[in-house]
Amino acid sequence: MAGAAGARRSRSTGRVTLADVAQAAGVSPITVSRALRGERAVAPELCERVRAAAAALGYVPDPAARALASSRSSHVAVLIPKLSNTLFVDLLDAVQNTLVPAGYQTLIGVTHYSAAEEEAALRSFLAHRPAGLIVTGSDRSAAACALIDGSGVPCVRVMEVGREEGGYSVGFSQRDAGRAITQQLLDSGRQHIAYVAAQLDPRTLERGEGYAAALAHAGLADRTNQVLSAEPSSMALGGAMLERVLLDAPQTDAIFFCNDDLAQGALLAALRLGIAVPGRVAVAGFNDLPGSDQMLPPLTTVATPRREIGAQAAQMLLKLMRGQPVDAPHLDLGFQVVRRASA
Amino acid sequence: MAGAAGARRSRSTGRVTLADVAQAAGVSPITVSRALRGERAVAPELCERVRAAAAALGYVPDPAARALASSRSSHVAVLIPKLSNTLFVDLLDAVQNTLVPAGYQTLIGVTHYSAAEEEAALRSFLAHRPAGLIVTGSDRSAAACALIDGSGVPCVRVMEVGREEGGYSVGFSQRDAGRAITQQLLDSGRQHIAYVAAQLDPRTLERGEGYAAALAHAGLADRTNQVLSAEPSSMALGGAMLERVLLDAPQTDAIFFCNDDLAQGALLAALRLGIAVPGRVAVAGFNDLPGSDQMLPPLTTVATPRREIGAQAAQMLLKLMRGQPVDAPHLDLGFQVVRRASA
DNA sequence: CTGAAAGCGCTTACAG
DNA sequence: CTGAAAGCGCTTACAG
Repeated sequence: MAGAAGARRSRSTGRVTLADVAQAAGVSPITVSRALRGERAVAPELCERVRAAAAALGYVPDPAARALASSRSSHVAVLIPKLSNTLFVDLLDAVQNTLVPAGYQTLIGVTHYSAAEEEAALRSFLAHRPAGLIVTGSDRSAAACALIDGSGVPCVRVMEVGREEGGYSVGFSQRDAGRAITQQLLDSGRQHIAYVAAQLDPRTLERGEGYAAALAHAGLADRTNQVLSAEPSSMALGGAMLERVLLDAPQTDAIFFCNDDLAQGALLAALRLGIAVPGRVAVAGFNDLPGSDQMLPPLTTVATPRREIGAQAAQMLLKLMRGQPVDAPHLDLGFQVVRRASA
Repeated sequence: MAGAAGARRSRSTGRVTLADVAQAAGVSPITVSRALRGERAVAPELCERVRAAAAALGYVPDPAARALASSRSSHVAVLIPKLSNTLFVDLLDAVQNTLVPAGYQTLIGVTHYSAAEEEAALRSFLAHRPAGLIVTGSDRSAAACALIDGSGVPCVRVMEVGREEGGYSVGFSQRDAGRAITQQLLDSGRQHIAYVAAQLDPRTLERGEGYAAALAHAGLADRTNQVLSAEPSSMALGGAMLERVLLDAPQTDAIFFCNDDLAQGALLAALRLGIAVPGRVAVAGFNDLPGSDQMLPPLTTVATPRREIGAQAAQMLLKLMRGQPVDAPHLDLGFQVVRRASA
């Protein structure tokens, strides 16, 4: 006797449901579901009626209900090592730009370069039944790999090209890139080239291998000088490492830094200390980050296609999630040596 | 006759469910649900048994089922203008760091400083029934506000303190900060101070108001010189704007840039052009971004508490989502003028 | 090409 | 403090 009808036991959320659209269009809910998803053939005329009704009512499918019924959400989990590196933020941005218009939502997991954190993130994300997965690099614990494989969730690895590991990957050869920039230094007449790296992830190490290979190829294997620091990368650290290298190995006439932030810091430190670049020492970086072209002198570096990697990986994942064939499971997007005045 | 039992009509996903835990613990599913969520009183002994069973079975609650049943997901949508600004990435990182351990997932929406994009993002996110919302700034379309209010989803605004707008906010006074750094310039004896800004969002404009107020207070209202560009902020633009200002208004002896990237670019351009800083012109920035302390000379700027803003906003949202009282709905976290050698 | 039934895995709203 | 029933809003698996 409380008033209008339907006021008992109602858990209704007030939202427009599939059933509402079905009623308005004069068809069954399943038909609405199929028409709206474009799944299976629905008579064109019905299709039209359903779309019109959905639009008129302002129907928005409930992702939770859809996920529960289909046991697959509209989420794509993206695992990156850090948010403080422009590289990964650019990658993420590009991924989002192609996934969001396709109706997917991105879930970000930051792993801090830790295998344990990656595993934990994977475990938690997989519980959300993501439709897809994008992970950084090819190096991960066996447990993490098992988690991914066992889940059956399509996964694309980014930044490196991992043909050997199977699966799907989009990136470029870190080794070749390291080799190319070192070769550039050699070509400009440098003989005592050091490789300075921080935040020793596998990609950093691979660039070091490329560096060593270039020296070996030039018959300078005995002059290899890799200065590695496990500290996080920063401009301040770059400056400090420049000083250290020139102190420990004064004959050094060129330094290849594993990342532009280190190189930018080194350039600024050189300016402060009155060390001529490239006169006394040539400086090269990696990634072509914002600001590298503004340095004094402008920084010679390797431009990496992180945005395109993100876009292509997302595109590949889209195909996998839709069950469409992927013609090339491993995409090598290359890199570009950008010669500026610092080397 | 196909073999083992239970092979018909099964849509089972193989995952461990609440029912499995209930059976193992010898209680009803609702009791498990309550014990695990800590909702309502459950006998301590039962609670323990349930926890043990859940752990033994490796039970992970299904977020989709939970969202559908409770009409509230474990997602928090965060709307920021851009991913290319370190400021917002730091904010995001801090938000994630406090929300993820609390069991929430962050959904990122990038609005590109566009009211229309913000509205669209809001519409799409709200369909996901987020548990909470974090949005940047207090300026948004009436439609966007209506969307937020109408949804009933708890929302915290960040970066500015918006007591007037009601609701909840965490940030600092952009106006006061602009005023403080300008005062710093005045105190060091500068008389012809320009304010140079790009990417004219409301906060940038507020800083400009603070700048104007400081000049007015010093009796220099007639020397106000605001040079505004709607272009996106960048180091290169900062260099170009420095040149333009010194050309158009040669008497200028100090420039307050609305963001450190512009200021850093200006500093580098000054070095390139042989313009003495602070001798010929003092330079100040805003935000204290990475690299500002490495510049030549190091950049005087305003350190903004973006990480703490993110953390506190997340904390506040956590309370709102749990229905707990929030003692201070508007948190002013302040800022700090960092005096270095450029001004 | 269309539909009636059942179910996805939880929580709400009532009882006791 | 505990539970049996119903329901959240979709899609799957069968039929026709």
